Amino acid sequence: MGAAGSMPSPQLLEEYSQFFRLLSEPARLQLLCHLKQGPTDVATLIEATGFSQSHISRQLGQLQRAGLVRCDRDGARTIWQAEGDLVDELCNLVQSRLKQRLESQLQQLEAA
Amino acid sequence: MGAAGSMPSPQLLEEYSQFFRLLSEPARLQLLCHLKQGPTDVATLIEATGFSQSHISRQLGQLQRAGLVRCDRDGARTIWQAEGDLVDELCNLVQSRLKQRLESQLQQLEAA
DNA sequence: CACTTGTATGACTATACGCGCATAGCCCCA
DNA sequence: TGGGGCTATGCGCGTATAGTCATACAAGTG
Repeated sequence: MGAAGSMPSPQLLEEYSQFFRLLSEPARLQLLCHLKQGPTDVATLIEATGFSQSHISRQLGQLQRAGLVRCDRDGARTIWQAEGDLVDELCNLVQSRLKQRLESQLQQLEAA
Repeated sequence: MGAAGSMPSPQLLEEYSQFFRLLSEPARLQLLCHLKQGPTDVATLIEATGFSQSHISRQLGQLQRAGLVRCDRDGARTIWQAEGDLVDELCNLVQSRLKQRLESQLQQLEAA
């Protein structure tokens, strides 16, 4: 998505959207945030989030296929951890945008 | 979503996810890309994308509420344009990640 | 080998949402 | 002021997917 003049191919748009779709679910973002605190086992995630075991398993599976988390087996347990900090960077960008928008809305109220 | 130790509030997670959901639809990304080329009227968007007028109207409405596009009226026509380059930055980050993953997969194939 | 614990998955429901069609609202112009 | 293009919206359909329950599977333990 260059400055101006290069339309991404439909395939690339599809890949972008699939990636963003992963982050479009609060449950997955929440899991990612927990894993960002450090490697965690599933029981802890269940307790922290209140989600069912099967739900967590599915969501982690999706995140794993996208390469956002990885898991190491500790016997029967599975220890999950976040991989890379792409999501942090994305969230930070979005956060700054949200902040910026609220500030401008605030100014508009003050000006009125 | 700081380095390690600060869990975002549920509300913030919800806002993040809502924002990412906007970008999780190829149609919306496509419209954003077109508008990045410069201000465009709806007829042009219809011709360029093949979407129905109602569909385009709805998607642009969502993008507008998020502050990603704005519109100026030219009589009865509406001229739309992208606002800010947040989406570019996000896509660039994702693209570099996708590239990186493909490269590592490639290396793994070569090593086998 | 049973038995317990921990994880992944098939079947299912409910809900959200992408789309298009038809139409109502809006704005300009003769 | 009525008529014709442009845009927004109510409605319906189909599909995708979040979330749960039950269950199969893996792995350690007596």
